[in-house]
This record gives sequence, structure tokens and C-alpha cells, in this order.
Amino acid sequence: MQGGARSRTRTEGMNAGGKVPAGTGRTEAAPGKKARSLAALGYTKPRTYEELRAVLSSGTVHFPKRLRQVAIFLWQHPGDVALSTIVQVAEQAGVQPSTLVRFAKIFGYAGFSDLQELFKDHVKGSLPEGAAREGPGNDAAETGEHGHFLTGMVGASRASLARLDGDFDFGGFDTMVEQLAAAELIYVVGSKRAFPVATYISLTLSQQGVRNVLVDNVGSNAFDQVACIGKRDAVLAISFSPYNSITPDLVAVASQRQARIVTITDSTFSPLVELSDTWLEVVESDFAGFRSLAASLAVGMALVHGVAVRRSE
Amino acid sequence: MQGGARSRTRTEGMNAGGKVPAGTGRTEAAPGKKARSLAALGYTKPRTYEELRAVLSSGTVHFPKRLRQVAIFLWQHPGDVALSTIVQVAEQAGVQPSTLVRFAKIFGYAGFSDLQELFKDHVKGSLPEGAAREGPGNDAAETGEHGHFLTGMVGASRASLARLDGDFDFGGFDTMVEQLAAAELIYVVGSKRAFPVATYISLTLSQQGVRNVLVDNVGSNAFDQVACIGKRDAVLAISFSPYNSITPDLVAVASQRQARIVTITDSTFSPLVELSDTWLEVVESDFAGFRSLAASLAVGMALVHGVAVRRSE
DNA sequence: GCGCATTTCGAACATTATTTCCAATTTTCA
DNA sequence: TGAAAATTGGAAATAATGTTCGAAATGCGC
Repeated sequence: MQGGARSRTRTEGMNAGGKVPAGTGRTEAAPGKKARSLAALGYTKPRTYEELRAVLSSGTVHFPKRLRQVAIFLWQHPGDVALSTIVQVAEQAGVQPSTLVRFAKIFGYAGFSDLQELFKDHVKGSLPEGAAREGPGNDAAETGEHGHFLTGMVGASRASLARLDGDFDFGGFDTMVEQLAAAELIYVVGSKRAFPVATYISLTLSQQGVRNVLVDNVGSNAFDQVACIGKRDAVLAISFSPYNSITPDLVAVASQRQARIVTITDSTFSPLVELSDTWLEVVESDFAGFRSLAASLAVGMALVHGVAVRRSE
Repeated sequence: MQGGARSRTRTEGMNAGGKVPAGTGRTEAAPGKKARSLAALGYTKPRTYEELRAVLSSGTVHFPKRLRQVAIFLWQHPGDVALSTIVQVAEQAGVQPSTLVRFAKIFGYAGFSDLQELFKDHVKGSLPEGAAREGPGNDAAETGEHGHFLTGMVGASRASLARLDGDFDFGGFDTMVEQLAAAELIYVVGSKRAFPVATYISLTLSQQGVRNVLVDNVGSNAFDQVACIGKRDAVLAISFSPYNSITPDLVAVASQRQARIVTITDSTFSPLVELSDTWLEVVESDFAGFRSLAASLAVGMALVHGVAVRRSE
């Protein structure tokens, strides 16, 4: 995930040897000369949390008392390690902060912070919203870089879709289908990023024989269109942050005219929420600022299908 | 949460997640008199993550632009907030660190760190702890009939994306980027199912500062638009089977006028293939006749990104 | 029990993160 | 449209966190 930008700030200029005042003439290049490092024992610094766990549990390394204490604590409380400061971890593990640093160095890390990154990444990954992202820093173009970006975009799409597995408001979804199916005419509204979703929904609705109006604001007549809406009609609005499009204004008009309002949006802060009879939260991940629409489209299709089925009953 | 909303007849059945009991306790004396704090507005500093979420979603607080941005980010990425530093959070949310501090203070916290504690506690609490078992198989059967369709649609999207991992023509992709980047003006063409893809590509191109024309056939002037195309321009055409739209006809005109033609389509049988300088095959899966657009959009975004990068060199 | 090697401790130090403050900007209201 | 208020960006100041290093303690073999 944000590996690039993040670990850069962390690790650079951090090398332990670099602080020695010039003039001592110490050879600092040689790693693990004095301190017993695992590299000397044929190990390599674990790059992921799982690797670290494997090494810890392998039992091949025999630690002295305090360091063993540390190993056990890391094993049993990864969450605390990820979320606390070195002092807090030391306290809970019953050791000194410096012991933690030593422990990290034995494994070849620059320090505790370096080791902690592993835990943070792990926790982030096992969290529902683990998304694909990238810092703005690395825009250097390489032939393979385009492919890399495609991979990132696919990752963002996958993350968006995964979020639908977790907590999706199926109750709200069903209500929404009801209300849309009951409507005389469905107005589909969505601008900017939401416009592709709106067009696809409108198209598939039509293909299913469900009459609908795509409010596309061609000729700037969107407001006039919406001003014709009736009480028995419904608006399906799609809107994402930042909420600076005309969609909220259009929906406000429809709301005044007492049409049913159902909304797909990405947070409770959407101005559409308070105008809506029903709304669904669909959060899309982005990669380098390019947002996926995969989840919104999937939900949109599901709505269309639901309405079509309901109408045919 | 939305309990505070005026007694409109339309407040039932809202709320996506069905989360958050709002249990704000007693009113604590307001410490700050200078900054506009919520305490002054009759609120008290939320003591748990759930309380904070409740306040955020209540909609009773109206934030200015940047602060709203913060609220949305906190809402959508609690994990990142818990695990990152203030600078990292600020970067990802697109605001200044100081804005985060200000935000925290409005709610009565001492600073960002204070607020962050809430997020840390929350994450800690929702962690299995001790275990690292990754269980992706959340097959809750409560999804009902409509939910089943959503699952199918998500599956189709995933399948489409997975196809990009396998055999994707990166060479053709790079050529395509070159040709689009070299063009004076890019015409984006796509009808029916391909139209959402075309609109999103056009939008993001514009956002990247790449001038382009979306040939949407409003006013039936698509042919006249294309008839103006020059030798140094390029057409980005998107077309899927059945190939019965006007896209091939439009592209044929552009081809005669010797513009570069690059195409995203779903088989070698597409009439666009023989008209194109370069083309990419992107196959979308469908579920119950509803086709995903996930892969096409991902490829489209990658193209836009590639062109933007190439142009900025 | 003695001396050597290893481990641990804890305070001094270096680095990084957070907060504060003020000027610049935008918005609001008359 | 202009003045006042509110909001925001940015850098300096402050606080916190992490790291280093020498001295003390511990364990171990002889």
C-alpha cells in the first residue's frame, strides 16, 4: 500500500552507524560485527509479518531471558505493537525500550520503528478498508511503470468490491428496490465521476423495459427536467465526494416536489443523505488519485436487476 | 443518529451500516472559550469511536470545506488514522496537519493525538489479537435474493479484473499510450455499454489537463464532429459486441481522414480492429446478462494515467 | 570464588511528530 | 462592491518518541 512514500521517510538517514562523529575512523560498513545478528546465523531480515512469525515460531533461535520475553510479547500482541509507542510496548512486555531496539537490530532492522512498520502493515491489511493507494512521489515513467499502474488500478477495483462483501446494507437495498419499482418514472441523476454510473444504470434500465430519464444536463435543462417530476416518481441519485456538483441542487428540487429520493453515495456527509428516503453507502478505493467505479456499478446493476424482477412480479 | 432530524415522514429505513448507538453522556464544562467548540453548541467530546461516528453522521454539524474533507476521511479510513502519523494522514486526506489539529480541537480534544487514541482503541478492539488468521470466507447467508445477484455481479467484476492479470498486451498498451500522447487532440468515442467508459475516460483526461472531445452524439452531430478530425489527432474508440452501434461508422470516417485510431474492444471480430492502428482486447464477464465494466474502466484509467505521464515529460 | 563474556539498564542525545501562531486567502454579509 | 469574519496554509516552536552508549548486573566456565 503506501509503502513507497511511508517507508522512505522512516528509513532514510536512520542508519545507526552514520551518527558516529567523523574522526573515529570506525568501519561502520560491516553489518553485524559486534552485535550478534541473525544474518550471521544464515537468516535474512523478514520482510513481512508472516515471515517474522515463521522465524519466531521456528524455535531455532534461542534468546536470553529479556529478548525471549520480547519475542513472546510480539507473538501474542501484534496489535498492541502496531498501535503503541516503544515505551508502551516495553512497559507491557516488562522490558526496557532499548531492549526492543536491540531485538529489532538482531533481526537486521534499523530500529524498533522499522520493525513496527511490519506490524502496522499487517494490521492495516487485516482491516476491512485495506485499500490500494500510492503516494504522489513516484511518477517517474518507465516502460513497465504503466503496467504497474494497471495493476494498482485493478487492486483498487478489487478493494472496492471486497468492501461490498463486508458490511453492505441489504435491508436498505431491498427498500430501495421497492421504492424504485413502485415509481411511475425513474429519474437517474449523477454528475462528474458519478455520471458513468448514471449512464450505465439508465441504459440497463431501458434494456430491461423500465422507463427512465437520464438527467444529463445537456442543454442545461436539467433543472427544468426535474421541475416536472411528480409525486409518484422517483429519483435515483449517485454522488461522490467532493460533493460540489449540481446533483444535490437537482435532488433538492425533486425533494420539494415530493418525489421519492434514493441515493448511492460514499459517506454520511453527502448532502444527499438528508434529502433521501433511502441511501446506500458505497466507498470506492483509488489508486494514485484515480478512483474505481467497480463497486458502484455492481450495486447499480443489482438495483436495476432488482427493479426489473420486482416489476415483472 | 439521524434521530435529531426533523420529523419528516421520510426518515425511516435510512442509514447504511445500521451501526452506532449514540450515547453521549453528560455535559462537560467547556474548556476553550476562544475556538468555536462543539461544547459551546451543547455537545460534549465523544469518548469512544462509536460516539464520534455518531456525531459525525448526525449531520447536525456543518463544516467548511477542508474540515469536511477531514471528517470524510476519518469516516472512510479509520484504520489509516489509527496507524499513521498526523503528517501521513494529512497527506492522504489532502489537507494540512494543522487542519487535523483544528478539527480535533473543535470536538474538544487536546489535539490530534488525543483524537487518534479513539481510533487506536477502536482498531485494537476490533482485532482478533494473538492470531493472524486470515479468513476471507465471509459467506453470511443473510443476503437474500437480491444480495445473491449483487454477489454474482461482484463475481463477474472480479472475473473481468482477473483476466487482466493473465494475458494482457502490455506492448500494445504502451504503443497506445505513445500514440495518444502524441496526438494533438483526442476524440473519445463509445456508445451504449461503452459510453460509461468513454465518459469516465473523457472526464479523467480533462482532469489531467489533456484536451479531448467526447463524441456523445448529442444533437446527432457526432458525424460532423468527426468530420473535422485532423491527421495529427487521435481517436480512442471503445466498443463491445454486439457491434451494432454507430461507433464503427464514426471510426471509419476518422480513419479516412487519416487520424490515428486506437481501440479497446472485446474480440478480434470487432469491426474496429481492422481500422485501428493499435487495439487492446478486454473481455468483460457478465452475470445474468448484466455485463461488468470493471476491466475496461481499469484499462481506461491506466491509459489516461499513461498519457498524462507521457505528456508531462 | 574469580574472571570473562554477555546481557541489561537507564540517562543523554538525536530525530521525528505535534502543536501553535500568524499571514494570506476566501467567504459572508451589509 | 467593500469591509469584517471565518477559514486555511505554512513554518517556527514545542513536545514526544526513538536510539545510542557506557556502566552495572548477571550468568558461565574454570
